[in-house]
Amino acid sequence: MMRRPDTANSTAPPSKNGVTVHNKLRKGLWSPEEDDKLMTYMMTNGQGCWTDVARNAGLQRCGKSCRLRWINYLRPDLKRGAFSIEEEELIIHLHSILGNRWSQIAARLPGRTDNEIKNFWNSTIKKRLKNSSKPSSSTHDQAPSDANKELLMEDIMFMRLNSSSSSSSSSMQAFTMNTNYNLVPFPDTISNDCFLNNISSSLAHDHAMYDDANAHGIITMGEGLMVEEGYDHYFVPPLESASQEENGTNLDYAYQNYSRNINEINSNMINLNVHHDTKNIIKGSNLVGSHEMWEEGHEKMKVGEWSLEDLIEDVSSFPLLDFQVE
DNA sequence: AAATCAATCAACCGCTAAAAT
DNA sequence: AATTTTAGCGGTTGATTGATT
Repeated sequence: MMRRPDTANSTAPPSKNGVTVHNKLRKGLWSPEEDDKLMTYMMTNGQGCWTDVARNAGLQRCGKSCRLRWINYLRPDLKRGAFSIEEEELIIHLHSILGNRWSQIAARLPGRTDNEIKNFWNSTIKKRLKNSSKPSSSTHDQAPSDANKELLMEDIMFMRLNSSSSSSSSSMQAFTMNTNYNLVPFPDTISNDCFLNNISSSLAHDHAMYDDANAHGIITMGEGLMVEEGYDHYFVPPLESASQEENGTNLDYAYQNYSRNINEINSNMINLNVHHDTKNIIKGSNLVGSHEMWEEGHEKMKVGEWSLEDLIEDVSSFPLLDFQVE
């Protein structure tokens, strides 16, 4: 399914339909070399002006293209692989309320991009909902029911509490699980130099450590990849499978591993009892802390009183939704 | 075996809003 | 205050690939 990048190397002039274009910027699929350049640049310099990134990273790309590539593919906190059932349900719920506001929906699905959610919707969900004789939740110009809003809230909380690519705020830590695994809080912004440098320096050890850990079958908090300094500790558990298809540079490989590990934490979280415990906490309306903090600035509205506008406006202020890149 | 169709999804485009100059 | 630049969004395209004829 992967399209092959332009066969020309990264310094060659761009072409479309075999016709050379007369500006010097490349378009189309990204080559592994270009990915390397962008990744390396982002890891060492962090996020800045995208036209500067394009220029300084030695890429014959416009800033817009670099931004897109980073956001949708290279970002280390991205989930990969198919959407889970939970995610799918949440997408449907959110779409019933938010409509085609893909970025708003993505903001509530940690590690997922607006683009992939949009693609997923257009290629899969839309069709499925169409076939099922219940178009109710698929039309966005319809007012959501109170029940839907309740479900939405519940799902949002659930997803957040089970998310690893989340905030480093202490409110999340309160829900850390009592297992060998710990949450891996991401810093508030991935542009943070410290964080990127830490990751960078750790990547070299990444591969070997996981192979070793997998060989032993078990890993505890004392093993695996630890990233510290400046933030809490970030623990990256072992890969569940060492099946690494395709080649790629070491950088690619390490980063893929990193992303995959993040995903594994997510699935680990779900595999534990967290799922039900968390839901019970929420259902018992005993959820304090973040939720109430959030309500403070919002005149303590009841769920049934939420409006679409509230939902949209509050994305950035919702305390459990702060994983978004600033 | 070849041609056609359909699905997927990475990347583009045009636009708007926000930020910078 | 006006203009330019940048970031971000959603719609759309089209290359690739797998399924079907």
